[in-house]
Amino acid sequence: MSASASKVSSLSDEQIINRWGFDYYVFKALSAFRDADYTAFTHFTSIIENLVVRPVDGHSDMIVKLRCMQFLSRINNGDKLDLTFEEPKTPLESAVSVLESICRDMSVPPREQERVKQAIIETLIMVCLRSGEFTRAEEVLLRHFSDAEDSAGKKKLFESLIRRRRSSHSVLQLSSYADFKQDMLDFIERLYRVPEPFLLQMLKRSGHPGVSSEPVTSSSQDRQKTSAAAEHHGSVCACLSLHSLRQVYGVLSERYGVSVSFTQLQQELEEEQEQEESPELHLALSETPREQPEPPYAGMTISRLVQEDDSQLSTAEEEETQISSPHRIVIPSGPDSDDPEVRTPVRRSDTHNHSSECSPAQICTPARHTQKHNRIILSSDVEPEDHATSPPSSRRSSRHKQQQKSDHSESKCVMVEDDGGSSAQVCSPARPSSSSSSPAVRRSARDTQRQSRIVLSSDVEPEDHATSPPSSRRSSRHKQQQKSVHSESKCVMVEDDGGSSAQVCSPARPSSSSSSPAVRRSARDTQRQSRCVYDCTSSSQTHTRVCLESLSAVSCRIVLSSDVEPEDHATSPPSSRRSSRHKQQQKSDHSAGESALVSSPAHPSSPASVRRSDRDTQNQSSESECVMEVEDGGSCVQHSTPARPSATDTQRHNRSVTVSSESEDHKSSPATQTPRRRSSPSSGGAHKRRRARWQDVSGTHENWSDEESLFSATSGRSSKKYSRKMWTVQESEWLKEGVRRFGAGHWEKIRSSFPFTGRTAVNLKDRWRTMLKLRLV
DNA sequence: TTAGGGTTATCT
DNA sequence: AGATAACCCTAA
Repeated sequence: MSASASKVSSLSDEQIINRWGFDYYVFKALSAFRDADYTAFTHFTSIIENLVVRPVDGHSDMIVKLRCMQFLSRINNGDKLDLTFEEPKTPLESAVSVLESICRDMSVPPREQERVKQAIIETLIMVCLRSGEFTRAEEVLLRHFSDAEDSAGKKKLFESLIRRRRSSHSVLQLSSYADFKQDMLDFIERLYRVPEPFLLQMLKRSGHPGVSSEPVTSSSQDRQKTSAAAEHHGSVCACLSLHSLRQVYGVLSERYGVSVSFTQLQQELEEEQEQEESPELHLALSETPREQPEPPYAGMTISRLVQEDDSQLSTAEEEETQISSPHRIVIPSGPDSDDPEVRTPVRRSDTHNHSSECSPAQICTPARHTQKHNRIILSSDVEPEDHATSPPSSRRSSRHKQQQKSDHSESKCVMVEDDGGSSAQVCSPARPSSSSSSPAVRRSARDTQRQSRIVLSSDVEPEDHATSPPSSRRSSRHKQQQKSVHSESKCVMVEDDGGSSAQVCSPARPSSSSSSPAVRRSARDTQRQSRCVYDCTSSSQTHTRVCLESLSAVSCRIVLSSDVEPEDHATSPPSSRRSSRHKQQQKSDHSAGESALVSSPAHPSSPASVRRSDRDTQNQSSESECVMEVEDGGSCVQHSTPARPSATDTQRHNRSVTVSSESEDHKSSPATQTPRRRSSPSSGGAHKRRRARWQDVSGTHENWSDEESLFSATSGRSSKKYSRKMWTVQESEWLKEGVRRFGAGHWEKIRSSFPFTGRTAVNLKDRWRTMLKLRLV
């Protein structure tokens, strides 16, 4: 327990809250997908992508969720052959890879696995046929198509279509890509039912109107009760062991100036209980800190306190804890609850045997930290009446679930659950270290992430795209790019092929004035590092059902960022870096444009274009600091671009950006982070990957490289001997986290503990070696 | 599986 | 051409 406790204690507020956010957005992403609102889905996955770069309290089910998101993102973009999530693969082939990972992790029945895989392959073949990619269709057919008898007929049909170069056939028309998507979603949902996120529960509890989520665990009546009590603050319950509670009490009492000892309080409570049934006891009885200004820490902080307390338990206490049944502490802080109340538990019944290892504590924490009074309720497993807005049964079941979870997960911890029964777990990830992303990293992230970010998203779904040949699309994009290159305007114009366009004035600008060194350095933009992600979307298009042909929805995202360069940076590195920077500066000096005009074609469906043709990207990239991503229907990846304009912009390509045509270029500004970011080049084929990655050399901060983003597709494929797949910031973060948890050398273990795709243990080892070399760790 | 040296692909 | 991140090969 102590181990777990310490893990828990090491969680930062950011990790916990990010976890809540993560759960929430995963939930929302799935809902959006279910509603066929793929634009929203990509937005959510984009948020998730960004979120996981930050320190997050991760535990086992986080990986499952990430896998699901990866899978669905690939499915969502599966009809865009030019997109790639993993180098040589089409999105659907990547989906198969992810499917395999999912099946490994979750023990999916072989039949189901086979069925899903077959569905994906068939769809892929149909997508290839529809777009006239017969060679690729044949390739897929030969390589992946099931030899099972029942699919023999289809195989023949496909072979025939390929042979005859037929891209239209009743079979192809009958199958709808949208249906396929929903089928895949069904598969995911059958496999893993995402529980109602903690944040949503909190909101529900707070009585917020209009909140309804599927898994409604509590009755409306209950909810009303709850809301009345919580008054918009919501409350969370978590399992706490008695000793933990004691510790929390100690902290709180100290803070509030309560002189009554815990033991004393307990006695009072017991007496009180004897006298009346109501298990609630007001701390006020003993002494209440009513008027004391409340520290801004309610909910989360409290939970953290608990965690910390846990961590501090002595062995004896731990034993005690184990023996004693868990108690529940409810700290709803509602305005109404002026005084902290403590309820003594009625003896806890069984609660959890499971929990023995974790000695779970239930804490109800107020949603808001600003609340003034906290009420502490100690209860046995039996839930106190008030608490409970939710019927006992439901609660129990939820708890049960939690227990199950805890059993499965490695978390040792503190569980937070709301009355409604759904629960959020705040656990220290099994992995001890998960919690702590390396300080350095965090720090760096922080530094680098000061940038403000604005996201506008618009999705335009041009119908023609699908039909129009890639080449044409490409050319149009090309033109646009050229435009952008030439224009020095400060606005970024995003336009989709369909003609709709959005202009973005570089926002950043607030900081433009600020003279961060980086900024200064940055080439064209002297502006500072604010980072804006701009998405132009045709607003009206939410909830659009995307059909195969209309999948072309595009979301353009422009990221304007100015990089603040960490100082270490400057100091640190390698001369080479310095020199490169120097060059960049020079370039920047030369560059006149503060902004770039980028027109990105929405071109959704045309993948090829997406792949950023080298030239396009090159030109553009050089121009602005802004990164614009255009994604088809898809997932958006965000790239933070360092302010610095890319030095050699032309040469740099963001591979990841694949999706975004011109925008990518922008991103290219690499820079500072990795000492030299190179994207791969272009030289040869348009398809080579390019990527711009910015990593802080000093290790201070890293940004995502687009291509590797979890959910977004990236660049085109390179046909070379091996494609050089640059490491994304996220992957590097996982690696760091893995090393923290398991230690260097346990590459295979680390690899299997994070959703790496296309990385071998050796790759991890090599990357670690590189990171060490670069002092990124 | 991992460690470590060699090779390749890119970028400057 | 030099530098270097990513990748490959192989011994242990």
